[in-house]
Amino acid sequence: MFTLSEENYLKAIYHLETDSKKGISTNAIAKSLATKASSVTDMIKKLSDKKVVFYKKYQGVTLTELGKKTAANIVRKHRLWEVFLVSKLNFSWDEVHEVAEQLEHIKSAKLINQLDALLGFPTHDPHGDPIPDKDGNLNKIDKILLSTLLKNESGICIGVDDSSSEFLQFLDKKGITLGKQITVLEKEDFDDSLSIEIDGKKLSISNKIANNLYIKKS
Amino acid sequence: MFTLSEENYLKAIYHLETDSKKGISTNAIAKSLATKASSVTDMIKKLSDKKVVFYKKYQGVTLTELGKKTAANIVRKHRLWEVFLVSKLNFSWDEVHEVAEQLEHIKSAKLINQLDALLGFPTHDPHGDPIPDKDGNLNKIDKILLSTLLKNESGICIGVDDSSSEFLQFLDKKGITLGKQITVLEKEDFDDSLSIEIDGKKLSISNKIANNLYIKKS
DNA sequence: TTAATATTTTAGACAAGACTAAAAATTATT
DNA sequence: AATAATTTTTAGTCTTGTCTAAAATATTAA
Repeated sequence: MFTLSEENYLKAIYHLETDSKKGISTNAIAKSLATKASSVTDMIKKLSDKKVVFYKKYQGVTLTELGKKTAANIVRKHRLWEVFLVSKLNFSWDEVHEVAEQLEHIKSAKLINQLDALLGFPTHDPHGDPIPDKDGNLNKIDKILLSTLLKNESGICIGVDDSSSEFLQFLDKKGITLGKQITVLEKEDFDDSLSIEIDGKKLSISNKIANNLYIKKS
Repeated sequence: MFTLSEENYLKAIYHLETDSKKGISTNAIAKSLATKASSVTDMIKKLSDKKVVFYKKYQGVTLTELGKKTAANIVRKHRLWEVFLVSKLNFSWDEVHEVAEQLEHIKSAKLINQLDALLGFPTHDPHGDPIPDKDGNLNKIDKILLSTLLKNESGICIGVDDSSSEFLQFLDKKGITLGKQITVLEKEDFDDSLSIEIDGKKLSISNKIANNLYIKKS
């Protein structure tokens, strides 16, 4: 069993590992958790004792298999709760993170499995990030930007890049929400704007918008 | 803002106050939280500094209005989460407590209000306990006078209306105390007196007594 | 009204987690 | 390679919440 602090460290290291592949530096962890390098050193020792990280002085940190699984499970919980907040409790995409940061630490396997079922076993959270499965494996079906879809291709809206409330409100106004099917009717060469179909209606979308919307091909 | 520990102390005092009305002893709190009296003394000082309890050395503790509201809000969250677990996630009534103990500490007003709406604004949790409203007020409907019980109905003694010491001493002498199960065997029409069973013994009770004893139907 | 008993508070200690300042190790620069 | 700059670790301190043991206060009994 892990303390709240330990869980937050594991999650931070997990995220840092996904975009660096090398051992993670004490400083990088400190920065990502808004704490001090000395505090990180202290905690790393505890995590090492618990066999969730490999640690050698001055070398940087790597998650063990157990560590990866543990961290992925926290991320899984975080992202499932985000889906819950948006799809069941009418939270907007930019309000969910703070609350999910708390909910991710609730301990109950049954709770999470039942939540998963209630939500229809979602594969992505409202920001388009994939939800790890029970064993910590990530669904490799990558999210792509709407702007990379070709003419006549279609996909399902799974998230946003820019999650400012102006952008989200704009999407709401246009009727573009999570799970909606989008088909590209035309791509204009001169300004890279798109003509799309959503809910049977035709819409014109600027390139800026298309570069901020994540799609899962269908 | 309150720490997890502070919230648990507030909740414990809140529950103890509902069935004792007097100042709560350090020992009673320690017992209910499975901790030591000295730890309670320490925490009570902090809670007193934060204006949620009245505290005088060796006197016992009482919640302030602020303290009551804060505690009621935690209880509200606990009971709403219990309803959620049973009605949306197929938990059985005896599995919910442990998880609700964690969920009750999540901080987000919107979360709780939306959850309340999702559940259809329930008034009672799966154990039949009333859910405090947003202002911390309890629905008191389930507390009834012994005189309103019908023949062969039974309930648990939860309090008195007249709390004069003569009355309380009278009750003590008769063996009628908080928590005792009472069954109505007969109701006499001519003087509205009752024949009741308590602890396997048969007792005769005047209407005056029956009008001053609060019962929770069971 | 003392003496015995029970309760409550104080005093001192400890573990978790974090911080500052200084030392040690590594990396970069000349 | 030697020095400078950076990163990481150590050492010592602080806060929160807890504990044990002892002292202070209240309550009960003789």
